[in-house]
Amino acid sequence: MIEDGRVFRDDHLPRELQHREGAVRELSGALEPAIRERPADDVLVSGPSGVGKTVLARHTLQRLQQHVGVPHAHIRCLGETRGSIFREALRQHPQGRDLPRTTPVDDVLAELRSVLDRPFVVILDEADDLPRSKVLEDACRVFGLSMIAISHDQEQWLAPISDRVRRSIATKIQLDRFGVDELADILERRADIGLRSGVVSREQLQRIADEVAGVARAGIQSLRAAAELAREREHGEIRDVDVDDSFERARRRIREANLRSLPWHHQVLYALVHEAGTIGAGELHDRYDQVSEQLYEDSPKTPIGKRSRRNKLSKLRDYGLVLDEGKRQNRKYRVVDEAVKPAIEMPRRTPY
DNA sequence: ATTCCACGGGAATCGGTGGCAA
DNA sequence: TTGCCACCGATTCCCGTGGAAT
Repeated sequence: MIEDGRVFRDDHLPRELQHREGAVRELSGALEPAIRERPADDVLVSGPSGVGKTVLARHTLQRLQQHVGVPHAHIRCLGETRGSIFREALRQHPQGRDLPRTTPVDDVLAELRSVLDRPFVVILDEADDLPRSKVLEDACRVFGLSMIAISHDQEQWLAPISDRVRRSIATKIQLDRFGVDELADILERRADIGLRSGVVSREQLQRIADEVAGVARAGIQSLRAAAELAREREHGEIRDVDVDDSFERARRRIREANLRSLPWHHQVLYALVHEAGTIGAGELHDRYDQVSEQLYEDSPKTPIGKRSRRNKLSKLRDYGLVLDEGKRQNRKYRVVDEAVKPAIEMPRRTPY
């Protein structure tokens, strides 16, 4: 059924970006100085999750690369700090190297300056909660370094940034969800390459595109899930029932990957919320205190305080794993999908 | 009206580690 | 090698805010 699984991977780069021609042109224009050894413009790419912001940046850089090599780095900023971002940029630079995390940030910037003999483009992916005013100001101090920042909300992202730095972001590109026909075109292309021919109909692709509301990542994962389900069920081709069941599997897979990427404390809190079903903040803290001693005893980590737990919980929310409803004392936490199992096992509740 | 308390921003503090001088 | 310092990043501490409970 699946002949080439690569086209369903999140990091797959299609040779041509369908229905994004305008955005590719605009971004190319902003980066174009780099092929003439001039610093490129800074760019902000915004839009909802899964509509191809990262793919746009990588694809455009790759196209530019065909003319003349433009060194670039790709950094996922979620949870990163000012220092870690510039160290990572340096690490990914062709002449760069690893610096220890105790290196003063100013030294990292100095090293970047000394290494950059030509333009260097850094994709700041998932840059929503980046310490952005600092990072951008630092970046402005490195001649030849330019940024493609990727965020969900353009206005919100720009809000805390000083006018001076804001002016350096000359290009702002807004991507929106694809139309149903547009996304169906994209899925059709993936099916042509990735699936045995004729196993999925245009109507089914439209159905997927519609169900995921034009979010390409979700559509592509659903198509893949539908193909897997068809194979498991020994259907010769994808049937409508496989499509029906594909969405849940695709969503769950994205969430499971998110959960796995988080560190230990987050796993503990997720497990607690998962165990409870729905739980108020006070009760959650009590339960944490109950289980923490046992849970952390053969871990090098120590239990964290309430304030840190709140930070972890809001990260779980950002990752689409936990919902918080209600305000203040009325707040209730619950997991988005019960079927996404926690990675760690809870000690049994102590009997009363 | 008053008290309670979770939230979340920001400052202070702590622990770990590389670099350096002795 | 050892001891100290500078620094980062993680966590805690502090506190203003505002909705809920009394």
